[in-house]
Amino acid sequence: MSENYQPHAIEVKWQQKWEDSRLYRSQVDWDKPKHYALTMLPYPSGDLHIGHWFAMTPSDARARWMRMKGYNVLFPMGFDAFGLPAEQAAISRNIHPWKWTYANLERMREQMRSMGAMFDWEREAISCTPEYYKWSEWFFKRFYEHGIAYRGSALVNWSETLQTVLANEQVIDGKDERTGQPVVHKMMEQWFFRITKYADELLNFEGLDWPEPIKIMQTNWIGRSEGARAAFHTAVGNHPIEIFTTRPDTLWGATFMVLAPEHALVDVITTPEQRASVDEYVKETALETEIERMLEHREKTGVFTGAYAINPVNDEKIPIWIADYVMITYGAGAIMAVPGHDQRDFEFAKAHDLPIRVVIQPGDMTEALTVEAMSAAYDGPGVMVNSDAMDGSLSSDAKGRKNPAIARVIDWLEATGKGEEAINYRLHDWLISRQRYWGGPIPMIYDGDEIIPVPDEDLPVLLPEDVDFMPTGRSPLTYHEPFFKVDETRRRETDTLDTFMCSSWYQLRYLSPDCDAAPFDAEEAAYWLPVDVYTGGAEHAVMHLLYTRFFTKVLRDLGLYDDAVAAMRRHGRDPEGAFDEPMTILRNQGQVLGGERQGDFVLCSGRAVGERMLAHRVEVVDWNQVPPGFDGVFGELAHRTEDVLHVEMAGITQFVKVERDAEVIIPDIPGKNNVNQLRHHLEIQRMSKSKGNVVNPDELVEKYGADVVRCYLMFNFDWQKGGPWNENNIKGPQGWLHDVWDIVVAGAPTSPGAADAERDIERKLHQSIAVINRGLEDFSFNTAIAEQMKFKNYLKAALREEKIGARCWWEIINPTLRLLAPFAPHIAEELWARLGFDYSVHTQSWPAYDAEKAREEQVDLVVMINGKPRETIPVDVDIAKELAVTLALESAAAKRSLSGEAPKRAIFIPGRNGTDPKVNVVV
RNA sequence: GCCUCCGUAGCUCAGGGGUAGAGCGCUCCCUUGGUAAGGGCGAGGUCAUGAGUUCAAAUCUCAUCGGAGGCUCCA
Repeated sequence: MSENYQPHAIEVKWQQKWEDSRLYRSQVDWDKPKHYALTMLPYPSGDLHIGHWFAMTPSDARARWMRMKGYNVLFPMGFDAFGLPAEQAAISRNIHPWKWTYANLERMREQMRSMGAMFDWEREAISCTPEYYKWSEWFFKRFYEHGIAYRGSALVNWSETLQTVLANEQVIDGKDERTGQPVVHKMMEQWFFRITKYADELLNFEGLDWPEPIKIMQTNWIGRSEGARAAFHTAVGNHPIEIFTTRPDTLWGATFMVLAPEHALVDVITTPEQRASVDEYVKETALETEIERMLEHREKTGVFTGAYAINPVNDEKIPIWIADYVMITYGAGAIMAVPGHDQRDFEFAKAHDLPIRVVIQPGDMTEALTVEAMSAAYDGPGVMVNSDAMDGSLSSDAKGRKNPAIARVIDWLEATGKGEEAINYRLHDWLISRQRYWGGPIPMIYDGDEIIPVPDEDLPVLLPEDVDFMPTGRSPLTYHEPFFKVDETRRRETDTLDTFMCSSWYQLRYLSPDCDAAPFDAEEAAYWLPVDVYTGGAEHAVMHLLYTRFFTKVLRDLGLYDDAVAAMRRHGRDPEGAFDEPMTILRNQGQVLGGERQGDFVLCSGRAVGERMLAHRVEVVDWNQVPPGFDGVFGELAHRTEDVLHVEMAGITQFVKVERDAEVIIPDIPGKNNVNQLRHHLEIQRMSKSKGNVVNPDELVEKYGADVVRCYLMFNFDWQKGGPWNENNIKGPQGWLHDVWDIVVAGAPTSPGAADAERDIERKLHQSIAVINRGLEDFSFNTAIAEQMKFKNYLKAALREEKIGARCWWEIINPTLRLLAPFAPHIAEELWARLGFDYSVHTQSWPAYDAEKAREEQVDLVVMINGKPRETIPVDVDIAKELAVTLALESAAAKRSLSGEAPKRAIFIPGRNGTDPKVNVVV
């Protein structure tokens, strides 16, 4: 017998050989079609985890498949290496961010090599290197010159924990998305990117093959709404209050106004009598977190300012209130309240006894809407009433100008100068400055009030290395005088760039990571762009994925792709649309979750103290092995908090407090045990160190080999969904690869083979090729591998029955290894070499699907009686309708049910793509 | 509350108007000189529930129940 499959021996060998022979070097070749496959670059946090493997290895398999199909494939990798964790490591462990980052990065790069992926490491880009961030700075300057980057004052999110401002996209439910700590609103002067200028274009996903949820999330985030803007003047003094409304047709129903408590005019317009209560309310809301404020079904609180506004459409004097249900961050931070037709305003009016007026009368109701009878605001269609000249206008369900009443009112507002059509976005400009050290410097200098960009020839502004990390929480740059002090009057910007800016263009840097004349080489860009397939997590939907689209569009409008466009033309390719979007196809992988784990079955002895037991002895035993007469607490350890055990038996939880010096016996763990070593029940949930359900890929590779781990990850999950880890299932892919190994190293059989079996295995091979192709195309890696297993099973059975001859064996094994190559690159390469084929299997062509060879010849004609299958008759694959019906009617089943009568109908269903032909006899 | 996706074998998932499928797991048998293994045989499903359309529904339609994700005082 031949030797066994020993993954480690071959994997390291081939990884070295691939590297030495530069097998994965990708270079521009205008004679070949290109394919730019990209997976989101990792942050160098320390160790590669199973999620990285899950994200990267299936993408690698697909990239390899594309390469074998004849594409010139670019599949680069790099690191998103700026960010707070490095700085926190510096503060807490006194390691410089450079050192911490580089150590992690080198470690992760080594771990990534063990994947056997086809990354072209010669194109690696690392965002924290001066060679990289020079161009992040350079882009910032170009943006500044064209008014895309600007310094402005705005209410921003300040994180006390992180001591920096954050972009809106990084704040979820009022909390920082990374640490989950609350943020506060602060008025600050910061650097912004004018992403709102691109809001409408970003809403257009034409030509993008992206997951629907991502498009929806971006659309929601941008939050476009059409309506009108109008100014309400105060009755006393001249303080116009800007409002935005999507319902200008209800302007005549405005019976009061509401300002957000943070609104700048609150202080100005409040009357002395109301001053105390207004101040009190403003103070209260300032203390509320965003979360509290956004709770549903909250009581509508608010206070009167004492001031009045004049409704511009009917000169009515209406009171101005402040209330926390109006958000300073949305629209103008002030609203006209129309309680008759807006539920929130209705609730507020009811709570504070404010007048309600009907200005839209539902047309189809027999009884007219009256304020007295209303129990809720009416927001349906109808006819405008109580609205002077606009009365009678039809207000439909439609939004914006599509609604005739709204269109008419907008026209009237514009004609009379009382207001204008307006579009409001939820999206705000992108706040890109951070009060942190470990980020790309912003290349700006302040001279008094004047802002002076650093000249291009002085880029990059280097991050100083000799900085002190003081526990003040402040960026070391703010007290590093050599850095910020340019001269006596000029001071350098000490804020740094949001790391999302660096990752907004990394797909361009891969094109030419060593280029020092430009951020990217035009010729390379012309050939490779855009990214054809982008894979990564869905959590970046409104951050990275929105930012990078914005970035691409800005670069295009600034003419930064002009050279690339010219190069495309030179090479006879159409540049139309090539630089509008960064990534054509986007797919999100799901998440590998921690598997479910049974808790230890424990026997606790001790004495009862009130409701719970105070235990002096806890023993772990085999499941349900309770000694007769045991009178303590026993059951599964469901949960543990410190030394309190939650022991569950038959759905009842009992609490056991374990004494400090109690005896803990865990048979599987030798030596003296303690309460912390008890294993509690684990639900299926995200992997995290604190939950103790993390899977270490290095250990898996050590145990099973990289190929098995790759295949397990592709096979055991629906890639786009993810799911719970179950190491037991790794035996499937392991057995498969072992079998393939055995089949190949056993060599060609000596038996002569049987023609029909050989024809059959050839047919099965081609049927499998079709399924595998579809699986890879659709990112259904699991079905592609299941199909390969299935084919292996057929082949194995045929070989065992000695029905395959030597010639057929060679004809089958060769494509089998090529089909295997993208999934398990090492074993495929090893077996390929052992059979004496030319290096490398990865540069071979992908087996072509031959429909003729895949075609079945004999099939079963299914005879159905009233839709129920009753009998099968073997027939030719392309049996004609007449013959099929005749055969069916002559079948025993048909004769039995017809018993001499004529059938009502006989319906012939020809077999197509693999299904058998059928005849349904209706009796 | 709204939007999107999803309920198929014990598990993970394919399929999808026309005979209910794969891998793993499981039962039983064989092997014990491939051995933290190998081989063989087999069992397992009212395709979430209810109604409708159809000669025929797991598949299409509607409703209900259950799950996952996203949005949510958006003026």
